[in-house]
Amino acid sequence: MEKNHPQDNKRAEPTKSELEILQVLWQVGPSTVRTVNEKLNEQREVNYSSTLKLMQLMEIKGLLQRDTNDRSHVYRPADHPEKVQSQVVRGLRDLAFGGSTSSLVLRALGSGSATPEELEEIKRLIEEMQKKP
Amino acid sequence: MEKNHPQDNKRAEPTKSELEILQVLWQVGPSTVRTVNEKLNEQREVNYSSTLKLMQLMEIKGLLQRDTNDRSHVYRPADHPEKVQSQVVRGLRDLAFGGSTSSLVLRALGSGSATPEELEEIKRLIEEMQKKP
DNA sequence: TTTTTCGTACGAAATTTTTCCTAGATATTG
DNA sequence: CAATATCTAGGAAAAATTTCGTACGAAAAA
Repeated sequence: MEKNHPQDNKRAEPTKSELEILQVLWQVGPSTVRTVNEKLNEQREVNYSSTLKLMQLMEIKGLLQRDTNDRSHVYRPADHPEKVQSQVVRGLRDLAFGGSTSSLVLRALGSGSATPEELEEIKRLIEEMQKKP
Repeated sequence: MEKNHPQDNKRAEPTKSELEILQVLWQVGPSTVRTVNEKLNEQREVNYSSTLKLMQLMEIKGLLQRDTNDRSHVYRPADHPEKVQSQVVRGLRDLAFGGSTSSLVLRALGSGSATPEELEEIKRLIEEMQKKP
């Protein structure tokens, strides 16, 4: 009888709200609901209760894990940003760019305010990839 | 008394289903609901009625325009792919990459199956951007 | 100790997005 | 002409996502 709790490598992509929360946790590290909610409220008004509920659901889905030792539970992302970001970027690529990585990248660079440093960094990576394929 | 019909440069991003439809129209050009629906059904099962409704809503939102001269209306995207794609890519950048274009691009390239030709193309664009900023 | 604060749990409402059923008009086929 | 197929329109249900109210226990402050 599978309980389908943590560590379930599900296919389902995180929703927008879930990505917001993941991003906070990636940035500030493992945190309580309160901390996350405060971060979110720097951007837009969110009720504490809403954030709590969302994070609880995310834990059930396996997107987050939590430490329940203390009274206020400490949540952390179940997966590294690389993994989730790759997933969502592939999703957008297929959904809006006909599966073409390059047109996505070109659009990102064109539309985006990429700094000179960032451009250099990307160029370096490309040359890296070109060297050893 | 604003009627809020076509050509309304709305902020709202297209939903997933809406992007699916836009992509079909970008690829095959202006089409009837039937054509679009058939394309969609190559991927997954969708009822004709559902596609019709969605496209009607998109017209009202200003995402599509239509020619009602013939009995079966011919729909076309209101905006070029560049515009919409830029919009959604910015959305994802802010939502999942902390606003960083480069980390989005790095992730796309890393995770993606970019061909050598694509890599070259991207590199060329970057050098282009570096020349005249 | 009493009161107030802070936390989780749970249920459900509100909102958004997606799907589909049915009616009615018009065209197409036999 | 009669039967059948196609199309739009509209309403509404269904599903997915997001938001919030409330209960209740534990901790902290008065």
